[in-house]
Amino acid sequence: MDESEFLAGYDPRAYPAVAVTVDVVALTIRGGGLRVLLIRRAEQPHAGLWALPGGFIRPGEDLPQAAARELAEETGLAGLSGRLHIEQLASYGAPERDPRMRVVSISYLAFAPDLPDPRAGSDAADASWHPVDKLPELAFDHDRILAHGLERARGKLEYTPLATAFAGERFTISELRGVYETVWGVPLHAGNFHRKILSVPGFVESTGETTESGGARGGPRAKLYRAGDARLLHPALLRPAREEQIR
Amino acid sequence: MDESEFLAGYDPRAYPAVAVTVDVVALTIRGGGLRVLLIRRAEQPHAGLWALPGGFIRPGEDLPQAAARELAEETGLAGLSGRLHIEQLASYGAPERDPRMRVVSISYLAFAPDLPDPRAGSDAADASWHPVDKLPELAFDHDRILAHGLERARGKLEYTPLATAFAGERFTISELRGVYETVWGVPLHAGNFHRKILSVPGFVESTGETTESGGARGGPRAKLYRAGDARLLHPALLRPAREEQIR
DNA sequence: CTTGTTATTCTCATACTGAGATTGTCTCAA
DNA sequence: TTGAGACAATCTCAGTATGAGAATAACAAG
Repeated sequence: MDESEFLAGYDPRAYPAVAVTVDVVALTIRGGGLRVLLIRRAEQPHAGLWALPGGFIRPGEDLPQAAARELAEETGLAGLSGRLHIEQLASYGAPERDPRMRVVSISYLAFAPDLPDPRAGSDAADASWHPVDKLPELAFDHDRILAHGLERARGKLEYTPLATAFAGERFTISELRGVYETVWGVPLHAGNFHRKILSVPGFVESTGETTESGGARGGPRAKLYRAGDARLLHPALLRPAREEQIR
Repeated sequence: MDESEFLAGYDPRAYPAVAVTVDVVALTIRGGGLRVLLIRRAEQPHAGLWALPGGFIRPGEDLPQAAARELAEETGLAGLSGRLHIEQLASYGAPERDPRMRVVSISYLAFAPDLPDPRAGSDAADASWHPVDKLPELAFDHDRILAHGLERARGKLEYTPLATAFAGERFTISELRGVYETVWGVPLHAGNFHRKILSVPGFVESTGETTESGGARGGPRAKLYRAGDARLLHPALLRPAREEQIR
């Protein structure tokens, strides 16, 4: 039997049915804090609970494409494609994670600068940005997925220029520091941060411009930068080490 | 309609059939080089080609469990559970990656110290360890999965004590350096490496013993160490930076 | 015994980091 | 209008980490 004969007689139904979904952990910085996009489920199961935006993949659709589609569909946030960073996070397939049937979920992690309020899409009763430190109960195992996404985001700030994806087109060093402080949840030394950012090749490049005025509460005008061409930070910008993480 | 009513009337067949597989990138060090476990496919499609060990997940089986089972089944390497490190790598779901049907594959990465030769299991015509720098043509998109696994392994040596998973129960600093040199493919400065390993808290701990004799070509007896209790290396042990990776 | 190999430890120059201080510009409120 | 406080940007200094090379000593093999 060669390959074409084999395929002609192949019966996909011989294998147990498994559904595949994508779920998206979309993060942004709003109101001075890190927030995640959640939708309130309109349908069973877990109707009424908050959940990560996501849904079943469609035939002929690649996984990242499905993640981007679900994000747009369920939140009304169209045209995200421009400044949206999206990457695969992990997959979850515990047998009982969805009461309907065996569901394997591929999670994606997305970052974006401050975005407009979402509006609930087809399967959602509501959609909004929730502070990650004050979360409601989540459907399925989405609390675990979200925790994983947060840890990934915190780690990626260390060795990639990801922080610039949370900032606008042009930004000041202080704004960039604000991104780090918000995502990591720790204050950073302004002087040392400044020195570090400018010394990492390709992290930021100067625009030659400055802000129109000083800060809201005083201070001189700040120079404006844009994201540089580095894909990895070298040397990395490490979080203050926490002993308990190491062991 | 409450949740139980909903579930009673739910029809899993309403969704398009998708199959979920796990594929395992199992790495070890053998014959002075880094090797990956491959099986030769006995069945269509791609019969006769080499592929990563893997297969369909079973009902009621969690993903890591499926990965461990496939690894054991297809290679005859039982009892790996002891000193085997296994972690999720990534998922692949491009629509045409498998000619049979829509298949989403969850890949796992496994590391082990030198293991006996595998023997081919049920679905395999052959199984063996292949040097990663001299690979045959691989089935499906397994070349991409393998490349991803290698890059992950190389990166994890930097900030985790993973290298000890490639070494035996007790090992010398030089053996550990050999692991790094083999996986990274670069020579390291013996003195600096030695200093670094001993200065990272929790990486290795002394056994108080030494090797029975000196090295095969001379040199004093080396002290023996075992893996320490650190889960992260701090500070990390970075690869010599390659400029082209950064941009 | 001699030569070559290797484990282990040092030295020294350079680079990077954390903490704190300095300088000068800007906003705000008295 | 002016003084106080905020903040951008730069600098200092000590402590720590790294890369390169060298020194010392133990051991294998001829």
